[in-house]
Amino acid sequence: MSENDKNTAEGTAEKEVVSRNFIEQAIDQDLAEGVYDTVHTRFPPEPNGYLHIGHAKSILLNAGLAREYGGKFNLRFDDTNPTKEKNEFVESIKEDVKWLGADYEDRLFFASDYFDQMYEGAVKLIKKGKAYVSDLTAEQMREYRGTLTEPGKDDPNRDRSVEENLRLFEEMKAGRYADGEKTLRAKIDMASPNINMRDPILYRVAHLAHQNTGDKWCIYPMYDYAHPIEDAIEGITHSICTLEFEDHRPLYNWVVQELEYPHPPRQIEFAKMYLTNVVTGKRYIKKLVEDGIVDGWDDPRLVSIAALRRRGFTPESIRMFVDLCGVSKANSSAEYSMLEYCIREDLKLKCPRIMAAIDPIRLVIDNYPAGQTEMLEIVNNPENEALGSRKVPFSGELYIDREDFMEEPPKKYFRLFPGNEVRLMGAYFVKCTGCEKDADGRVETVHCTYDPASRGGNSPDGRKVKGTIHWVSAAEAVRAEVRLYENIIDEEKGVYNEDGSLNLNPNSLTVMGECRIEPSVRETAYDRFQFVRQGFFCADSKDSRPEAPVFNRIVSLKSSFVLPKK
RNA sequence: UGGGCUAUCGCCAAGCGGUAAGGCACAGGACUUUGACUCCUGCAUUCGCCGGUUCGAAUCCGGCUAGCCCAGCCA
Repeated sequence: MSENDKNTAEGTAEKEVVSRNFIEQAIDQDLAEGVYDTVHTRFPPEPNGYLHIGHAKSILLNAGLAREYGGKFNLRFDDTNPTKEKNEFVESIKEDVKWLGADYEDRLFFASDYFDQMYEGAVKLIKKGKAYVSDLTAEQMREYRGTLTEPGKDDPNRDRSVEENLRLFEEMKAGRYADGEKTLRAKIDMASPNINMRDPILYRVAHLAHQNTGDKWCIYPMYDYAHPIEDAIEGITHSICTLEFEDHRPLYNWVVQELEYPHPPRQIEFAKMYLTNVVTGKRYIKKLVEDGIVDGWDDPRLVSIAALRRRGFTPESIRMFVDLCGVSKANSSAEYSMLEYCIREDLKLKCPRIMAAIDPIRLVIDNYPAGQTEMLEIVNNPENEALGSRKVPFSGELYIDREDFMEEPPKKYFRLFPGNEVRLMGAYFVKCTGCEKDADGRVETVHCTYDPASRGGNSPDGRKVKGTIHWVSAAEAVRAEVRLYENIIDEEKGVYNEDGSLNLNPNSLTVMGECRIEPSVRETAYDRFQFVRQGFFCADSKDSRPEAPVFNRIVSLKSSFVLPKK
């Protein structure tokens, strides 16, 4: 090892001391102080909608912590409110969590499976004098609660006897009362500056069938009461949630303490992740779907997990993105370009690089032997030899992309224009001789001559060309539809219109219906490709068929090329 | 205006009293059979503001400002 190598190795080693986020620091301390001796986390979604990129952070954070500390990770549906929950969502959430690579093994749970224990806990609280049945209506409840600046007033039923509370609660469970007629409240402090502690409701009456427990229950526990119990039952050590629950932590701790769980879990809150230029609000997406602006909740322009998957994002790229964003308590919004970086980085070496003319025009090589076709061997990924090579047909009649030819080019344009020579990637040098246009003046066909000596893309005389363009042999080309996407929102132009509606980007979807792709796209084992010079693409899982392929552009390649104004 | 939380580069984010990591983005340059990739280079004399403590402060103390969250029988 040379002196230089040593320095490099040491330098690398130093850099590998990655700083830990505040949650890891808290866990380290808990472990060091013996508060816990294992780490057990969970992702607890309510099955009331589809998961999106924001949820991915929570899922991956929790699963990642469990893996990092050699602990366990649970998936638990927090289904304590039957008015909002549907079985359809538990299926989609399970699928998304698995796709992201968060492994909950056989630990799939439902909060509703603990309803009996929650009921027993409530009875225990009543017996301890820590909970009581209230007759207050929702409106009265609000009046008694006070405001942010004024303390609340005691509930008239606050001092009911234990016996009466027990009887009333039993009757609530038995279905004796109508929805809203009675509630079970915790007896804490109506004057607390923390409104969550002003005798919060523990149970409400709701005569509704539940997706899991059917009509066994007509009383359902509230989140603040149920969640700590769910965590405690499952042996969760670190209950990680988002910032808006910070104010609920004292109540969380009250519940586990009053119920005397021997190893109470610890709640830690982190800031949600937001992404620029996307729509995550359920109401807005619902409207986009209803108005037919997007093609369902998995439209590739959306950032639900299903949409990202359909667009062609990989779980690895989402994980990279979440890691890159980090974890903190500061509200923040990551730029979309960071996500783009991650998917390009992930796909760069994985995908074969093939050629496609997305907006094709004909290129005729006038001096190429008529009727001849030759097979050229082209390497699939110059940066990854393991991907091997393929044979690509070449002939005198090709397709190239419209933007690779200009009759009157501006300065610094080094693609095809009359008199200019470029390289057809992996094939030959060609020199442009002119073009033909249709009645509207649109270029239809470009003519050129080729240099037979430049086979493979280099001229033996050593002359250089500035431009290299991609091509597809016309006779063998696969016809396909290609969908190009842009962000559905451009934050620089404003997210909302004056009437509160979304200021949508009218160019978020461009459908190119007449694309020509080299035939290897059919024979390959890969499901994602780089179309050389254009970006990364994948077949659309919903609309693509073997006889009529449809490709989504996952992300474009970066480009510093801008057509100068003439 | 009660309570809780946050504030370090355009965007994320380290930093935990010893003199501002890293990534994304951006800008130059080298290389190039992708105007890509890769590789160089540049990018906070300063940490929301004002005071104080200290030999020394982004880090400690006091005051202020700004933003986010809480008054569902939602989660």
